[in-house]
Amino acid sequence: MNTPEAITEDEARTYATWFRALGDPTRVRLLHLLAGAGRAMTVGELVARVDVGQSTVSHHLRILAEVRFVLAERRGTSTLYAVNRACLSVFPRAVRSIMGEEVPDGC
Amino acid sequence: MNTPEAITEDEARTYATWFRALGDPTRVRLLHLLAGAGRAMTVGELVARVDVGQSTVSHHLRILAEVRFVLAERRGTSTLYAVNRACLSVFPRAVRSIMGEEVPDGC
DNA sequence: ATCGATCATCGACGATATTCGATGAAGGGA
DNA sequence: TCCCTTCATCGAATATCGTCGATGATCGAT
Repeated sequence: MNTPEAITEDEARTYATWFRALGDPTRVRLLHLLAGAGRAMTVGELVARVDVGQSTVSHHLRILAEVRFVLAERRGTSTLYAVNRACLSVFPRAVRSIMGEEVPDGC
Repeated sequence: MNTPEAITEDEARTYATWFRALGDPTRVRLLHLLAGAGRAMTVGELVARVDVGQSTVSHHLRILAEVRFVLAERRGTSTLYAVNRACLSVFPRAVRSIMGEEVPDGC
């Protein structure tokens, strides 16, 4: 046999969606800011640290929330966003599933 | 201090490029096919296992090769593509760099 | 030298993504 | 109640992406 643990089309689509969620520099930076802060942050705080407008930040946060990389909670008139560390483990797992075995280090 | 190990704009762009390279279902599938085969494959073999045309496969392979996820070698009239397992470790490393610490399991 | 096979590249098209400004919805304070 | 702050959503403009068919380049075989 050649592909004992083959992935389905649906799995390929799901994995691609996860990877694409971090396929934008602004989203990478937003996630990094949330992780570095170690606490939930409001949209306004994030807007102040990124070089795009408020509506754009909202848009990117929505994409990150759709794949559960961040969690949102409305608190009064503002919204708190926090990184969902558990969900970030999808990347090592997805790579393992795609590659079949463990991935060595270096490059 | 708030962000001890901050990432630069360039790093954010680089990480985003890596993630985007796997942000398409066809590319995920191509990488999976190469990894499952355990050997180099020609473009024709890959075209036969994917539901897109030959030029599209060539296009995706080029994107995967640009980030060094696969390696290309011309052999006579055909081109052999092989997965570069070492380079796939960029994902765990990129996630660690973005998140700062290790990422727990589950989600 | 000619032909066929294999793959890369080109040009084009539709679809999707990114960004902005403006507007809308909802809550808190005076 | 009225206004201000905060954020999400809308509409539009621009850019990028994915796909195809056709063409071009390269190599091997006849």
